[in-house]
Amino acid sequence: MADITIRDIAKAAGVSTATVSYVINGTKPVAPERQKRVLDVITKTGYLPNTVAQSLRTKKTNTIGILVEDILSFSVPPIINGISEYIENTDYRILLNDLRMLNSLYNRYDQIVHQGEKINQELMFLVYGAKVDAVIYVGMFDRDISGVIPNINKPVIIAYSTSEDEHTCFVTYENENISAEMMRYLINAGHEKIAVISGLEHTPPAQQRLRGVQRAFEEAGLLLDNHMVKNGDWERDSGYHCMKSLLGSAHKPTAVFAMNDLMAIGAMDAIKEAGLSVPGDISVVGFDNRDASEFVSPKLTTAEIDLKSIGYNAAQIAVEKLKSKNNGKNKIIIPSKMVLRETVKKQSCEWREQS
Amino acid sequence: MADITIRDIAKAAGVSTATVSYVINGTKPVAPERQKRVLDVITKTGYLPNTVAQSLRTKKTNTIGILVEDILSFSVPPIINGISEYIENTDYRILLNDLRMLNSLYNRYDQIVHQGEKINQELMFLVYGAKVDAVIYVGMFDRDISGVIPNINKPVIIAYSTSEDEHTCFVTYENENISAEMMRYLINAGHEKIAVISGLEHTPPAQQRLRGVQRAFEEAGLLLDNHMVKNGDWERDSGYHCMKSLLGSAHKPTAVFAMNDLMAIGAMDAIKEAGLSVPGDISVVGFDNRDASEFVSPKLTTAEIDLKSIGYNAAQIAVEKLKSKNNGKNKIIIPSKMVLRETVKKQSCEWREQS
DNA sequence: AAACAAAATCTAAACGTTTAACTATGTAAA
DNA sequence: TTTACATAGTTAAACGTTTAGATTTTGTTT
Repeated sequence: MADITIRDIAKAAGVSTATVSYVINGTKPVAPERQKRVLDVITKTGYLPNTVAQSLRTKKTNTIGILVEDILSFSVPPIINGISEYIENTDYRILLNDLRMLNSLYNRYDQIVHQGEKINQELMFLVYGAKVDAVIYVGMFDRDISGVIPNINKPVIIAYSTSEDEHTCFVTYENENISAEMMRYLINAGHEKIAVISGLEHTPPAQQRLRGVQRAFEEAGLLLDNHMVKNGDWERDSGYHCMKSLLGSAHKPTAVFAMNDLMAIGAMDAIKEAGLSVPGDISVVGFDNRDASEFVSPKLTTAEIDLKSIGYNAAQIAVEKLKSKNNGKNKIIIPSKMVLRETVKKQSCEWREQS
Repeated sequence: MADITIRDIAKAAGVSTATVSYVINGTKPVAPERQKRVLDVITKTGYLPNTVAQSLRTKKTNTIGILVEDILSFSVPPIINGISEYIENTDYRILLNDLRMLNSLYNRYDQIVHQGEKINQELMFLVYGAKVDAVIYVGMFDRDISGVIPNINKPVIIAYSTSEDEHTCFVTYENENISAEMMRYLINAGHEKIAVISGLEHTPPAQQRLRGVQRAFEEAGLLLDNHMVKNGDWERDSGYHCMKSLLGSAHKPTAVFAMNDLMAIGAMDAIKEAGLSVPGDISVVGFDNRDASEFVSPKLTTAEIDLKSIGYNAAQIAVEKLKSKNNGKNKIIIPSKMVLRETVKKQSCEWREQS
């Protein structure tokens, strides 16, 4: 079953190898009886064309390289899942290359930005060494990685991260609108003293999310007091400390928007530690909808990034580009959505509204 | 950079293609000056050998296929991470194929056992279609999948799952000893009325873990009362219901061993709902050390499977087999270890021991 | 200097496909 | 009847390597 070649099939069917090839690929018409004869031999012998030889001849590997920064990052497996789902119905395969960056990082976000050399090198390897037709680069943070992608003559799609380079394609997710939406949700629930626990403030998602917050505040005619914005570093601990400092300040918030679930959970730790209740005394919302948000108690209200769609779309663009059905500059931003759970309470101030 | 061939290098260096090949692969001695000349041209031009052509000629793809049941399963990414880590220092690549089984399953464990046909088909595709040199099959449950792996003439290593077929290699993890160890830990903490919330009782891990529990009980001269063993189905809900039924029974346990973290967390839900405290009134231990166990409150004491090692070892075996440095039947069982957190309390019965 | 052996290098076939260019066959138009 | 022209099929060259086996070069021994 393994070592049958097209010549064996041709001989057994009494035709030339070209005819067999035409039958297999449907590239040229073949008389029905001969077609059947060839097909019969193929099924009888279980022949499968040698893809390596095909690739050599056609200069196409039918393989898409996926370069992931770290498969252990929570956002990466769902993205790969989305890619797989799209790819499954094509004749492409996936070559996976894991940079395993988490292993080599202390402060995860800040250092990762400077890993350009390694990324560049692995990408060149994928394209010119492993001979993939296209590359999907799966970042682990939402950030601009334009400086890091080498200029190659094959499609490169960035997933999750973004690129400010005009010609680079990416598929990322929405931050600003969803943040505004969450704020509106808190405001509509009667909250006015809302605090924000930000991620590292110089990072794109932190900036975009803050912009969303500000927009919602403006729309509601509220003012976002600077004392109500604390800067964390995306980790649980920082959420805890930011919240502690908020609790110790002059005007305590009645609601907190932490820019990711980890910090939100840290904030909940601090609130509980202070003997207060979530959401009884303070409402909390996070961002990411990580598994943890369902296991923490009470369950965390948060925002969900449609990671699977990011992967699916990236794969689709890659394949379309390979089939020349798409030569635009694709810059896709997948909408995020709220997932309502148990950490937000309606602020009981109806008497005010009725007055 | 992309389309330079070995012939171009040969011409530029004034040697034959054979000599260039010998220099690149070190397969035959080449005079130092010529060697340098060739190397210079290669670095100057950035030439990279065409791996497709190499594969066609040598009949080796230097690619290991990974067939995963579902990349979304919590155990899979760390296994891939381990595989990557080993592979990184070899000249092999990874072709990933995700069966995405979770998507198509209602009751996850029971149905997955019957997915044999799809597995078989994808494996054949990987080996004979995609032309990989070896396959690592990454299961999502610890179970015997021997019936499902077709007989092919290339190395197949099973990771996480196992095989009862004598000739199949696998790398899995330890259940029985670690379960006994956890029991001993509870017993040493003074617990005697210990309940067990089992996973689906006909599954290998449930059976092995129960055996460990029984062993520890016997060693301690205790008897495991049948009423103290409840059968769950690995999901959170079932842990909750099992615990409720335990709490409503005649002799309430002072400690519970849930056979995975999800059920342990469900049990904690029930305990808290009953107005009791963990671990104040009832101690709880889980299994898997999933992320959730750090986010639940109090943090869950549990057992950790060394998933990364499973992947690492599987990759190592695969590569060794490809280099003919290993032709044994590898059946590796990676030890698991306890991770102590906050859900177990020493039972205050010192007065009894002192009496 | 000749004869031989060893080492270095080269030539060309092979790996298994695809496909351009050619040939053979049948059909319609002149 | 010839000519033109689709249509179906074949031949053989490529794709870019590796590697036997042939050949040349170098070194050693007489």
